[in-house]
Amino acid sequence: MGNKIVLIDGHSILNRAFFGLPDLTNSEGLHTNAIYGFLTIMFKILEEEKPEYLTVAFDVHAPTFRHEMYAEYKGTRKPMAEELRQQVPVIKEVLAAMGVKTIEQAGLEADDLLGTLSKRCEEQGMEVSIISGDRDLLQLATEHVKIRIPKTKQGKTEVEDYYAGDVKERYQVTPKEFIDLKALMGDTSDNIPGVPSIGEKTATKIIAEYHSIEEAHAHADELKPPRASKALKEHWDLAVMSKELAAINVTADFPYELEEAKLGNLYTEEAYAYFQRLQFKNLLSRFDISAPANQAETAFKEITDEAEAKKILEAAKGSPCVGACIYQNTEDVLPLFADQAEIAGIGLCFSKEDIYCIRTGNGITERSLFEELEDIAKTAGRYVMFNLKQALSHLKITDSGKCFDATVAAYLLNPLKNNYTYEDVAREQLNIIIEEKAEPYVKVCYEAYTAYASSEILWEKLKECRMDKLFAEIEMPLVFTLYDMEQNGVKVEAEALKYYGDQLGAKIVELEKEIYADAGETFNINSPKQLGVILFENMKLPGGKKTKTGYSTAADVLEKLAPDYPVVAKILEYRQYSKLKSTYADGLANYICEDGRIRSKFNQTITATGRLSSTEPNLQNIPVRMELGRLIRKVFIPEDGYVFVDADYSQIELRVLAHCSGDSHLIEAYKQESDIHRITASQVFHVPFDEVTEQQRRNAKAVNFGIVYGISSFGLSQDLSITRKEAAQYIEDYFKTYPGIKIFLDDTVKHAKEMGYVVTLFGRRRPVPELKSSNFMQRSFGERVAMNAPIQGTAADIIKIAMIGVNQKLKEKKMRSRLVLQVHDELLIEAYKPELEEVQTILKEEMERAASMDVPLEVDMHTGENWYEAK
DNA sequence: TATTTCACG
DNA sequence: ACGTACGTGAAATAT
Repeated sequence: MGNKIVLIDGHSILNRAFFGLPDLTNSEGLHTNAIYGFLTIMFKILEEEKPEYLTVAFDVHAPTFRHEMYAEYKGTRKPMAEELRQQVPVIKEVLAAMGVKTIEQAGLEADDLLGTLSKRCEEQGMEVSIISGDRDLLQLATEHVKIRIPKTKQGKTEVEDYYAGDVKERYQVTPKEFIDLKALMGDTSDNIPGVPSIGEKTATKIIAEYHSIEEAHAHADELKPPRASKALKEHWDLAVMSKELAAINVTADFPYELEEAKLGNLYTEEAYAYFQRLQFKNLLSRFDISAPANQAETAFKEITDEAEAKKILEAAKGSPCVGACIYQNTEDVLPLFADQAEIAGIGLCFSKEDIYCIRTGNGITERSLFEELEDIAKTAGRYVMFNLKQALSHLKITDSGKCFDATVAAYLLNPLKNNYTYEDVAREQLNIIIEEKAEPYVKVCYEAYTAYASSEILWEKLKECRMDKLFAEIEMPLVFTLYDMEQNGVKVEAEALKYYGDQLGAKIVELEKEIYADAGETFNINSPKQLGVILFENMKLPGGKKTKTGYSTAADVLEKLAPDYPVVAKILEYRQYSKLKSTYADGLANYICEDGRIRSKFNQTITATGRLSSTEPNLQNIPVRMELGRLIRKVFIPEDGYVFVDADYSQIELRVLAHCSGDSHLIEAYKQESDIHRITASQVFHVPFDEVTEQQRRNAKAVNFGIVYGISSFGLSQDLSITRKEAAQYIEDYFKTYPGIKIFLDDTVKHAKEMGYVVTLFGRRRPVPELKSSNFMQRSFGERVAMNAPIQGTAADIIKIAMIGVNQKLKEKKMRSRLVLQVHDELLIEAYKPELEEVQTILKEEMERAASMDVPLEVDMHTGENWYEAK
């Protein structure tokens, strides 16, 4: 007696959460905002109410939704957004995992389930709380049944509570009368017609006085606005039907065992796994349980004895598959110096029973462990690690043949994720959840075990996706190439860099003064917010708002103002200097090593398309387009006795496109002429090649870029400052000239929509989940991605092949020249002067033969005493 | 931590 | 009626 039950209107709360929260997705690309919001609301309610029972009701079929936002759409029901639809089965699974009772019944709506349950429970003397976003349910309120309507406002959820008395107070009618109210006024979102010409105001007045439509009908002649009187008499049948529709069935017949709804421990191991997968990090803290122990864990052993270690390392040799990792003690080490953390041991796994963490100390030296690992890598059938490239600084392994980098494999299988840690792979491939707080040796064992146990699964999946060749012949050898390139680094003249920075600094101070004088006050020019206020409010310059936080002060906006306002021109100049100083002059200086070289990281598992990325520092975005910035390239120099050789592919992406599309017209054109933009202009605008104007060439160039980016008339019009109509005409003319391109792009998007991914010439895949989005913008983005990714990705594949080839040749011939940088379509080699000619031959050959296509690959090459000269 | 801006291909 | 070109990373400011 006096027990309490909470009943939740499942779809209604999910829907509220979905529209109330920004779009969230987990690393698998699953949308999670509705699930997250639902759980947050549920937890909040449960904490407030502390009920003994809980049940969530769902409609069986939820193909449509009646949310206010959609309902405004002429009362028609729109299909549920894909992003929400996919979350429905997941929340049911999560609730099941938490032991929460859910009900759904064919032929009954959730309303009816909730109504009937609330009545049954109340009759048993229980207190009932119904949680819903839907005001229809107010008719169910009594003295013991409370309707709770959560509102998500700016991330916080507030709940409106209604007992019977509160409904009366708020709507001037009792809950029971609420049905009659609706019968009169109707509800477009629920397809309840109501009585025409009676709205909320009139309906409320009538029901407040007569308490039911029947009573009102009996006194129809007396009704106040004559209009209502007439309407009710004329449309009495509609009113009666509406009342039937509006009334929630509270005597439905369906099985329900109250005991099944009893609340137990929500925070189960199973739920924990779901929360981890959904990446609800702050909800995970609610679990005080530890992750479930895995079978594998029973075999984990920490080895500190030298003799025992020897035996194990010996036993590992010749195993068909070995998983390994290096155990670095990162405790007490600042994150910045994480690479220098002391080596505390290794992890090793070569069967389901042989999973070890071998510690250094007690006669076990770092060196001996690494030498043993090198032997193991040589003799094993397959040698698996995560982040192999990092390990190579400790292990002298040169043959990629047997190596398997599980990080790279996981990346190929889904290049859209942010992380490819062993924890991720364990969870996704092995269904193992690794406890965050596990002891270090346990984690080390897990990493080795995951490497061991996942490699076969990853390999099978790679084969299934036809990426096995890409993995074995491009990505794995590339690991070693990138390692070499990182080790090589590039020499930078520190003093010259310092001087450059000082020069910039002087200019910045000067400009700063002038800008303050023009503005009449001092402020932070680097703050877009402050700058926006100064320019557009204080100084009242034209050119209104843009971003969500205020005025846009981006270069394209300011450039339009610069001719008329000298301050703006100065600000643009200031920006340029300030960028060069902070990011390049000062930024790069921090990365110069003792030997005068900068060793950037080349990341292999970052981009969605297959390109590399460069960090700490980024050497792939060193200025080149503007002379002022380009000068910085003069500080990048070869060592004494060496010169730079810089080689870049000419228009590789357009050539890839010509080849992939098979458009004979374009292929022929590119075979004959290497000024691609000019020949495009000539053919599209029907002008002889030699008579193409600069303007025509510029336009053709923009169209070519547009084609590679996934053309849209809007984008092109922006780029060329022309109308959309004109841009559309250009595109049409282009496609008319090269019909094969149009067919190819259309086919690519079609394939992407059917399969969910696109593929490069070498089999690399990129999933395009945006194509399934219900949002037009997202979908359009997906279409552009589908067109761009195969082109950009194929170009990335090609230069990777070239890099491997070049590096191998240089090493094979025991040359001193070395590969130092890759910038997407460009390779920089520090060539030993006596080897210069050979290097040039190798570079050109390897780059040109990296792929054989219907359009030849052309390479431009320059040498110089610094990067500025060589480019 | 998110936003804005800007450097590169 | 929507509001964008594709792919990155770093620095600075605002929150």
